[in-house]
Amino acid sequence: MKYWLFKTEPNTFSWTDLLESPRKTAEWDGVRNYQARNFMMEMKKGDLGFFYHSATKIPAIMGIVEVVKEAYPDYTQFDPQSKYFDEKSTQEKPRWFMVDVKAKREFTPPITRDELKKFPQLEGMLLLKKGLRLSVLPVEKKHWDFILSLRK
DNA sequence: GCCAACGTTGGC
DNA sequence: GCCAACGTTGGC
Repeated sequence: MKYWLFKTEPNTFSWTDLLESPRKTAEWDGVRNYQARNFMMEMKKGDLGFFYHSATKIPAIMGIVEVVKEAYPDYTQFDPQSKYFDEKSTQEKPRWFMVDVKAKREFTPPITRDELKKFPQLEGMLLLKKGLRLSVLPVEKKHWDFILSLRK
């Protein structure tokens, strides 16, 4: 089992939006970066991930999600009306994939980026690296466990 | 709102 | 296949 981090701008899709979705489950559509896509293709049902708010006043990990459906073609790439439309992608050879995630647990309060930065245990964590723009990231088990220990 | 860091594009 | 130019991300 692996651990991940799903990054989203709350303006676009927030933790609350996820909780209000049917069965607290959402399609992680719109990823248009090859590295992030490849990570999603590695995901297995039952893998867990942090749900992270970026590009907002208080960037923070809001909670934990579970991968409930493994990678399948992101249909927004075929929809000319969608802003995620990709004219170079075909049904036969889809270029972009997505997974489904379900809310499992909420952190109260959320674990802010400022809080995370205080801990030497989290040095080297991808999320905290400057300039890292991937919307889907792997999280090392040691970092995962440490962060969980912050909210028993 | 600024700007550093990064991925992508396209000319050659 | 290199790399400059460009657009975007995202912390601050």
